[in-house]
Amino acid sequence: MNTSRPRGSGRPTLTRTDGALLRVLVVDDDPDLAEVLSGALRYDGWQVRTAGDGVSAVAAARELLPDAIVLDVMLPDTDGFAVLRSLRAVRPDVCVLFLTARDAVEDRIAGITAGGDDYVTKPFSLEEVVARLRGLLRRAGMARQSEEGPRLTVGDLIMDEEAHEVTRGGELVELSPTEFELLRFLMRNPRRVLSKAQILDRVWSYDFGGQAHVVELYISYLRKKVDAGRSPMIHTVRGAGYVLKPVAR
Amino acid sequence: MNTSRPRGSGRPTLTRTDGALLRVLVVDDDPDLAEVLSGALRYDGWQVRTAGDGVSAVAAARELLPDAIVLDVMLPDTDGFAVLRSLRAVRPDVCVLFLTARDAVEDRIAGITAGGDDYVTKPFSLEEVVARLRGLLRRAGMARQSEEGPRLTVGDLIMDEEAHEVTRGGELVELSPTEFELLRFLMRNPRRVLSKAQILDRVWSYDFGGQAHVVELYISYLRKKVDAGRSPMIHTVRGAGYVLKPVAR
DNA sequence: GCAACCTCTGAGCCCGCTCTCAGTGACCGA
DNA sequence: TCGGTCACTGAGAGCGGGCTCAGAGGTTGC
Repeated sequence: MNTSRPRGSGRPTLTRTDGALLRVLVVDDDPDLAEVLSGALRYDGWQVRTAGDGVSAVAAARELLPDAIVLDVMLPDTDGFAVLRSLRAVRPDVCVLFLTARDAVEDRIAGITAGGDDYVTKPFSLEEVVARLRGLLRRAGMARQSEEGPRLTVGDLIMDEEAHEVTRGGELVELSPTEFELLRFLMRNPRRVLSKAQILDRVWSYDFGGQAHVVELYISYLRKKVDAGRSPMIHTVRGAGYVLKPVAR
Repeated sequence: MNTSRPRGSGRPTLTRTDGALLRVLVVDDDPDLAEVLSGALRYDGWQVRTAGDGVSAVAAARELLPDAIVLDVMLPDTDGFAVLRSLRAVRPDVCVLFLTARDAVEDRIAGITAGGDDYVTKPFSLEEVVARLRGLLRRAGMARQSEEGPRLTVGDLIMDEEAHEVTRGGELVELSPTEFELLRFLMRNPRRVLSKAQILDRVWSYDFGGQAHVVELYISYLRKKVDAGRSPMIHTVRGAGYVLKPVAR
């Protein structure tokens, strides 16, 4: 009970329709990456388990009966597709999110995703993985979310995650991909100071070697588009980070 | 004074959901620093244990099964991340607070805050370490706090630690980082006289060489912002220190 | 193959924050 | 009443965090 409770604060709860935690199996042969991924997912409210190769993945799946799988296409023993076939035998309706190199066999991926599954290309940002996974579950009708639909709302700022559309006070705000991800992360954590390191870890790819300076830059972009000529919602907390807040009444 | 007594007067209680004391493992190869840290944490209501290197850290963790770990990234035998992997094997959901040098290779910090873990850079203030650790536990839903949420309240003075927001009588009070930390320390110890030395030890970094005079200065800043034109809550006890009290009715 | 866009780096500027110094006021014991 | 200590506050120097601009390099789409 104590340790399994996902988190205290005001995040939307992520549970199965039967009330239990959603279970995900992370399959990747890079232990560092698997660790970071599972950390992010655990923090996002999932019950996580990891496997480093195809054989142990199938074994783990039999035991865990996961609702979703994050699956690296390149595995040391078999390829991800063979693993998937075995997994589907265990649990036909499982959602799968593939991890793949940028220019790897697009055609096979395309065939797979036609079935409702999804993929992200390496290097990815954790925010992207988590969002995609949530999207999969939502579309499969497996998750019961406290707020229905793919809508994020903070004050008069509204983000439609599926349509990739953001409006403030009804007016459309056009964002670049990175700006969008950054805003999504902020909107998922309203009224909470997020450090530049946190933002960097979640919004930028895990292999990004750059400095925290980029975060300042993109915050400045966002301000121009989101706060332009309006009461600001994005606030700087000197020495700590940034907060997104609805305008005080 | 007595470091073994978890806490004195009106502090919010800090216990596990099963009612036991929260357990923390402090891992640092500097015995002085480890001692100071464990003293501060014990005083804050934790059951503390220390280790000086990676091997004994893992051994201690197996025995103690800590709820949280304060972990120096630079260890004599291995680096903190390898230790973390072993520790996670013992207890996957443990909260970790990393200690790191200011500009020591930001790259190896990459990814750690993504899982909900956090870090502070040396030199840090004890108040910061304790606050971050509490934040970690709170977010992980592990701590049962007497008052729910990240709110600190003394009279009509309210501090939202997550949003870094302070209000008095509903009015927003804007504070600099140091002012914020000082006020947090006062608010954690209401109705209790705190000496300048105590304040210096808790709120300023452990390597701060300055005089107790800064405390007076910052108390004066706080008064201007918190007590401005209102009945004072910050009182001087001549020869002893300062107290924060709700205004007497 | 070109244009438009996006992402990130580097440099420079500004301003808030921190702390030192110094001067004044408050309190206390003799 | 007086001297001494303790506390408060104003002024200002120095520093560093944060913002913005300009531009290079890469990618996408036509």
